[in-house]
Amino acid sequence: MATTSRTPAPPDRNATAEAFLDAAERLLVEDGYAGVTTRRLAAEADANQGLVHYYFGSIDGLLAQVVERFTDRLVERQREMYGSDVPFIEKWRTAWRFQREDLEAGYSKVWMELQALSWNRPNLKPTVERVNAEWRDVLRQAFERAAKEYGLAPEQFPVEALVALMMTFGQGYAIERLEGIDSGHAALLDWVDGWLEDLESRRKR
Amino acid sequence: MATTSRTPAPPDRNATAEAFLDAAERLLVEDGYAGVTTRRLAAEADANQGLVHYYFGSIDGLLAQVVERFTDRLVERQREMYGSDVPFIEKWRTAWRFQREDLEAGYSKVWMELQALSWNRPNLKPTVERVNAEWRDVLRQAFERAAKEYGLAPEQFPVEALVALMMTFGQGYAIERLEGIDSGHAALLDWVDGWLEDLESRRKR
DNA sequence: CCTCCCGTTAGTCATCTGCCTAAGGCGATA
DNA sequence: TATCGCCTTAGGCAGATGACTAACGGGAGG
Repeated sequence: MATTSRTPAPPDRNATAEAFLDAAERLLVEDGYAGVTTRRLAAEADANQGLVHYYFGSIDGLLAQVVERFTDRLVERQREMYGSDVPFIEKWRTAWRFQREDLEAGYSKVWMELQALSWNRPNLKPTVERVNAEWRDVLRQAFERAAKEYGLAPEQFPVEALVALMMTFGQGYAIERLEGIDSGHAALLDWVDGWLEDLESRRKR
Repeated sequence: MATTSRTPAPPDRNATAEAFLDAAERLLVEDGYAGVTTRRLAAEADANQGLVHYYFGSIDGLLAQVVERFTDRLVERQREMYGSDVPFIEKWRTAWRFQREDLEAGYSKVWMELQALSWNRPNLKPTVERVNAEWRDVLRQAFERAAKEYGLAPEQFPVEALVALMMTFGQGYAIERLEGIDSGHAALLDWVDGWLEDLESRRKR
């Protein structure tokens, strides 16, 4: 009972606890959330399985912290990138460089697994919703700034709709790539890039 | 329930096997793929758990058949709908009616769970890829037809890119809705609908 | 009528699962 | 040196899981 009261704050800089969270991410990449068990976690983190209970109370508690840590990092990077003071086209390209890097590094897999997990764990849903809202907000601000930058009227550039399009497209893109599918992706991104380039050159004139 | 087919028809050797596949889909909706176990399947199908081995060899074998049956139905409906001889705008609206119905009926959940499963089951990947390719093909044909219908040049209507956009957007939309998110969806769909309506009225003139 | 055989049943098996705990160690402090 | 409290360990528990099988029953065909 007393040993389980570890839930609130993240164990400050505890190397072992961090090792468990890292191990969980690795297992998510390699085997999906169904492969995250106490014993496999312990093996992967090179620690004792009893520590899952000691640090996180339960597997679910551990996964909840994985979600928190992962999404915090994700949103922070996103916010910093889109908030920077460079032309929109540059942000756009950086965003897609991130996407590709994340796919290669397995981060996209982690994030998709965590989302899939949240479909069946109501306690994780609020965090996923929060991340979506924050991400959307960052995007909305960037798009509004871009609209000004390029002098686009709301009619030809309905920000709310385009943010929704961008959000859903990003998710769908990650899924398809995870499934080994990339048909048309290059064509689509090139098309958008050309469109942005056009706007950018017009802006400079 | 044990006395299922009271009909004078033959025992229909598939009835029990079908019941297992149905049960699996229900479990996917309610608890995700991690909740599909032999015992829960048996309870849900009101049958004996030994039959999983008898009919499908293993849980994986059963899930593989769930994927096959489900995707066959999905693609068949999609093909029929987009192949019909009505204005594109009507197909578009029907497609989104399907989306909403599927979300409500849980079919979207089933499909997303099966995809999430495929991320970690290499044997299921080919089927998912095949479905994606077939779906994309249906869409491509419909879009090409729409381009002719509305007299759009390839430059302002790059089919390959738009098919990719449509595919990924569809996936992302389903995910967000599954996670209880729908910000901007209506605005986006209304925007597209207005655009199509414009094209449609111009076509009639 | 009898026989055969498919579908079904109950039950077993080894293994794995999450959760929990008593006991030990180890470093910092007094 | 002795004490204290945080980490860590090995181990155990009850329950669940996937795979499998011997045995049965009832309908179809002889």
